[in-house]
Amino acid sequence: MNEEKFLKCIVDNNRRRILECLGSSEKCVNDIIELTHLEQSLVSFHLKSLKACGLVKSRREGKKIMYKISHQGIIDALKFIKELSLEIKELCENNECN
Amino acid sequence: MNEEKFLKCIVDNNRRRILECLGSSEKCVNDIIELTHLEQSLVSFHLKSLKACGLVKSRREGKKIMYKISHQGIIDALKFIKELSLEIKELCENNECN
DNA sequence: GACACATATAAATATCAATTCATATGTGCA
DNA sequence: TGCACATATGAATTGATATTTATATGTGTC
Repeated sequence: MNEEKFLKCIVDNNRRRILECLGSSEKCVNDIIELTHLEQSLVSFHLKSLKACGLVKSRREGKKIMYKISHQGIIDALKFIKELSLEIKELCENNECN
Repeated sequence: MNEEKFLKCIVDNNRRRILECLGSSEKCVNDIIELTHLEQSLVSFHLKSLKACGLVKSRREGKKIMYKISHQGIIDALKFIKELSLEIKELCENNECN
């Protein structure tokens, strides 16, 4: 049940926001907090679970801890899913989903 | 928040199993019950949510109701995700996820 | 119309995960 | 060593969703 772990990780809205933040470049926790406007402890919590699933990597740099995406495929997957769900939405709007 | 609806739908193990059943061909509820060994009411419940998200279509055929995937992309997405999570797993096993 | 089959729905319960709030840990610097 | 900054952790609460059990609805056939 590997995909399940992955899906459980990306199903959360805030975790996807964090991944998208990290999509462009490596960032420290504080950067993510400012970009997302989420509670510090909540960001930490989600980063921990993203890391446990292998979706992000981290390294210390002085006082800060830097996070980045572990695999470009993750960003691709999010894009794929975004496009697909748009297509499905259109299907439904044209009543082709009955 | 469209992708969220989609992801919430496919994050569930049993719903993914149902989608995979339907991947090869259209099936009636009873077929799905037999293939998945899930409770009848549970299958109905999940089919309803899959349909609400536009992931499956249905039509009546006599006493039976036939279900099928609404969009080939759904199967592709599941495949994509399966492969990606394998790759990520390997990353972690090689300790490239720190 | 009564019955059997196929599926859906509703209510109750169980399970699980996100959020909040308070506190702890680790690091660099005066 | 003591302080400030950066991040992590733990406990409590809340909220959402899956599952079970029982019952209802719809359809064809005799």
